[in-house]
Amino acid sequence: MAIHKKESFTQKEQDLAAFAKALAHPARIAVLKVLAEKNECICGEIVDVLPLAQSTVSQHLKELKSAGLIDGSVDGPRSCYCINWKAFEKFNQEFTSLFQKLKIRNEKACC
Amino acid sequence: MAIHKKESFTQKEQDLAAFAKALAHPARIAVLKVLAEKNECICGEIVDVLPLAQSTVSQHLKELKSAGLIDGSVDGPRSCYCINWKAFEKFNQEFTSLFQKLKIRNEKACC
DNA sequence: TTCCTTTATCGTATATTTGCGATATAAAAT
DNA sequence: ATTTTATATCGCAAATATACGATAAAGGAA
Repeated sequence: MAIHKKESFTQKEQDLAAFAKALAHPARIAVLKVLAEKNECICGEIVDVLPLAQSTVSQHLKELKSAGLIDGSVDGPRSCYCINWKAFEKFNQEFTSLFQKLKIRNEKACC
Repeated sequence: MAIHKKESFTQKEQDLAAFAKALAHPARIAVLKVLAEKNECICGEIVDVLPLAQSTVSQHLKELKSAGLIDGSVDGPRSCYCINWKAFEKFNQEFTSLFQKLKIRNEKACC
């Protein structure tokens, strides 16, 4: 786009959008599902399950990590990943607080 | 990207990702906030509040609508929009069901 | 050390998103 | 009928995202 306009919005709006963006790809949803089921696992296990190249999975993992959705730690030549439930909780709360309470007030009418 | 891989994932994963994608921009979060506060309002009211051109806001509204997050109806020369709370509820539930219940089970350990 | 395994990063091609101005469309007002 | 108002859509330019193969890096095994 010509000029970045994202900075014009509040930090909360940007944070929420960034979180949603990390979820905005089925591959990353699938990665999170695997991590949720296995509690923790190494990159290779995820590569085995997903229909994507190793480099692509690694890239998705990187994005999830930089968004704070997952944690990762080096385990010898391997990398172990797991979901950062705290971050998830925070997102869920912010998401809910932004819309859910307004919902009750406004559920009555719609155009 | 070279080839579309999104189709390789489950419908639920794709739906959830599509929903998240609609939320994945601060401008759209801001639009939803305005709609939640005012319950319903016309395009122009949103344009007045956001730091974006009319055409850009209209495009964001279109994306939100096609994602099912908002409803819109023509009112004379105006267009009235409001949040589709039902869709929100569905997303929130799917999101929660996918991760929240696994959370309790797995909160114990992480790498 | 040399090889093997595992993962991250680079380079590249293509697709999608974002934003704006300009223009079309459509109803209301004059 | 013409003008005004409100919104949607088109066309473009630039930024991002997506995917892959190739390669680098780093630890473990031989």
